[in-house]
Amino acid sequence: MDKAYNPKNHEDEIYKQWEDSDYFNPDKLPDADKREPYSIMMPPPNVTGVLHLGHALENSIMDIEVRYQRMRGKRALLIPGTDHAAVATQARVEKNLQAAGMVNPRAVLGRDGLVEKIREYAEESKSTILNQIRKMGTSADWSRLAYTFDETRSRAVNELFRRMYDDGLIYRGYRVVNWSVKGQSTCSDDELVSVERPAKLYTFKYAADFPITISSTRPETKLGDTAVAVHPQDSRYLEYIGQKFTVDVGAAQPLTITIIADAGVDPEFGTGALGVTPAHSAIDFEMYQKNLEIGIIPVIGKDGRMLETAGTAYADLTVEEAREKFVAWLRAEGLMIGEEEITQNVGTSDRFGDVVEALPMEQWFVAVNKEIPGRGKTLKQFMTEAVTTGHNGDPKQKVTITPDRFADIYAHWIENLRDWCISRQIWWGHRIPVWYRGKEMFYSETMPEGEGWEQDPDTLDTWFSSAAWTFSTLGWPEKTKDLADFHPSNWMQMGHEILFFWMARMILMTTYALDTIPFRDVYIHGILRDKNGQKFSKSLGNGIDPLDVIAQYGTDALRLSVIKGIAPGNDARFYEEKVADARNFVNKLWNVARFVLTSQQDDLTHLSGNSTASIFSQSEMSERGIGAKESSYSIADQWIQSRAAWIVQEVTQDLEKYQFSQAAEKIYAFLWHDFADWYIEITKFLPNQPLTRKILETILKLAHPFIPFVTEQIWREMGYTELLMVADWPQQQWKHDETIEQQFSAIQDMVIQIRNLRAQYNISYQKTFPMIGAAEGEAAMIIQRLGRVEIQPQGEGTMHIMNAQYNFIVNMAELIDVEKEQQRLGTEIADLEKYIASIEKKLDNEQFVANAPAAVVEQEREKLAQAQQKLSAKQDELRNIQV
RNA sequence: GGACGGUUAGCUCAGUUGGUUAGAGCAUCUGCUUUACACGCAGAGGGCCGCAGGUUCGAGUCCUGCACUGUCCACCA
Repeated sequence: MDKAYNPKNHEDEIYKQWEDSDYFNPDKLPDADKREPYSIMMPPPNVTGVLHLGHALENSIMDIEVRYQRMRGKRALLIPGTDHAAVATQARVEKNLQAAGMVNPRAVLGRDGLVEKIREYAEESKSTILNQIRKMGTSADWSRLAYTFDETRSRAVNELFRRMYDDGLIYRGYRVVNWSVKGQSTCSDDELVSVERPAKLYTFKYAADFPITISSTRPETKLGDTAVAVHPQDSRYLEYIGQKFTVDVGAAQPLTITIIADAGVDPEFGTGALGVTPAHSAIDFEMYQKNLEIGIIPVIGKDGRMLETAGTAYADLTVEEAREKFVAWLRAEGLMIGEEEITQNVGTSDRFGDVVEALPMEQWFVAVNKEIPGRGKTLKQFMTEAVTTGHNGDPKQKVTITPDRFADIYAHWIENLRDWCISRQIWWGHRIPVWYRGKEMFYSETMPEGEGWEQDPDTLDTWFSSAAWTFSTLGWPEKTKDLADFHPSNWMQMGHEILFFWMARMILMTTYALDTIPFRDVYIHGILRDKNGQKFSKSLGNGIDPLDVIAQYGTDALRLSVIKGIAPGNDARFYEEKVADARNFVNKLWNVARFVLTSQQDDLTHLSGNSTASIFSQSEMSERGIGAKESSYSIADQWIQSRAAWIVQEVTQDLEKYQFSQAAEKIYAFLWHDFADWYIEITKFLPNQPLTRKILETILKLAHPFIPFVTEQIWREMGYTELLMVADWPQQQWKHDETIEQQFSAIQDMVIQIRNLRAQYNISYQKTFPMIGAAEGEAAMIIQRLGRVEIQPQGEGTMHIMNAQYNFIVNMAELIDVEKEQQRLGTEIADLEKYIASIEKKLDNEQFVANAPAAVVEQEREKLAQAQQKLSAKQDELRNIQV
């Protein structure tokens, strides 16, 4: 074995061995039929490039869980996969093409051409990502690899669409949606990122004779107003409700403004009256739906420019130009009443970055508030039930969220959920399986019979396919064996930022299509930030490539570093020192193993034999009546057994509760501070310990899910031919014994006392234990002196130790050559006194003080103070010796 | 505006139903060529657990208020 563990020499080879063993496939595990199924579906990374540290965290957590379950004897399945990530991928590729000089890729390449380009990019990205997942040591079943856009998954998507369409849950509707001008596509509500920006709030009237004043930050949209809404109890406006006014603001047609009442209007805000623009505001559109007679006039087009309806003066202007012009007109006409600088939140497109425009258009929606035929409930109810009472009120069908506070956040979000807009005007994704011919509309995955059919040009929201992930990966809609065995899945993990995007949609889709929950437990992890607490992002340039970290520190170190020091749901920071610490731990484990494996044949008895004899004679020991009893285990053995028993229990419990960080820290402390620092050191002087190998094996098993490579390698070095990966999780073969631990703790205290004594009297190791030279030898001495004590439950053993402690320290004191020390200190003190006297004499000399430079005098004073301090320290030391 | 976090050693963070003297890693300081490991060994220093109240025999932990900070949500035109 090498002196230091070098991950590069082992990782690739070990991963290959795991893959070759086929054990990643749960069906190939030993006695697979007898095992209880356990499944995790990997959150599929987007095929938009390469993996980042967040993925490293997810992979680590996921793999810890699946490796643990596999060792627990489960038929453990981790399905790997990737996500075609519709908008994100298309946006990325278009950006790349534009950077390469293609101004408008959609126009140049056409639909098929662009889709092909994106497909090429996605395939390349996919293979990069899958390799990275392998590099992370992820024990995923590659034979079940899935992709949201592959054939099986596409079939699932189409089937879901068909069923929901037939059930009337998917409908086509004319609505105001979020439109990204830059991306030329809709965005769902939760794909918006709200950005705060300064704006001007204009207060004005449509016309001089119009009775009500309104306010807006978007005056140009007022060219499409059809109503003014006021609160139904607002006395200022009561008389106008129901009246119609005709105003000419320069639009193509004079506007007919109806005064309507709406309880949603806040009478306290602004003028208490709201200009209603049904076509360019989601709220206004809702008012319009309640008062269809007011009409709707779109004035902004998909290109972000004003339409003809806005009037000849405004048509074709950008909204900004139109606003300027309209504001100028209002001022000129004397209609402008006030202008106020405010800050407002605007929604921007997550993927394209531009401020979205509210536009009315035909889109596809999933109705969340509509009763599902034959089920008596709405999708929203299903989504709520799954995390509260359990699906259909069955507590066994309940999704448990760790940490549980996210359940409340989720429930709150569901309450405010509106119909889900699922159509996108981009080309990369599952195309909507609906065909049109004139006014005919027909559901079909392939072109229907007959002439003149055209498929809907839109594609589906990428989350539509992600929503089916837990069962599409298992072959649904076919009734596969996998589906029967592995669904609902046991566990899912995700970052809190996609709780709504993804978890909510998975619950929606699974409860609807399979009448069951998608997973039993959800573990929410925080996001990794950089050393300064900032998010990792491309624009900040603070990204860290996991592969670089692996190259430098090894995969095990990376895995350990991302999960140590984190708590479920909380963000954590990632920095190099953490990885270095983890690497050190891996190396420590390696060296402990190296010692255990190489020292077995070594005979160290001569060391302990001689040194013991020099201090304690056999007769002396029996004289004091200590250590007469024989046991096959020393107290050190009994102690390490007890510690091991405790650690097995604790780590198991922590893993059951998804306390990964705590489990890792306990293993860390046990290996390093119990096993290596004490037990191993003691065995150097009390050899023939039968336990070292067994304890090491236990540690390897406990640590394997966290640091799979180094543990597997050591396992091989130990001579095992079967893989550690499929070894049994440690059984409880020892007993946790509080009494033993207290007694051993007393020994540890004793050793520390002796160390302190030694430091105080300045005694070297050589002086105390010429044959040993290691502090832990002292502990070995004590243990040996006690003999192999039979520990009494009443604590008799403790008594022995206390006796021994007393006697031992007395013996220590006897070892000190007091006279010699006194002599040495005596001369030192005498010298110091002389030195002090000479300085004092100098300072007493008036001529010196008067004539010498001030700095020199000060220097002398300092010297004197230092010497006096030193003297008093030496005197104290001498006094202590005499005691 | 609403909701939810965070505030514990110089730094980064643990601390599971309230319970001995509040922990870890890193950093700092001291001493070690000690044949498993300097990616190491042995020690040391460093904490009004954000502030103010309350409940309790007992509070880092529970309750109330406040401050600072972060995240998410929201149709104040």
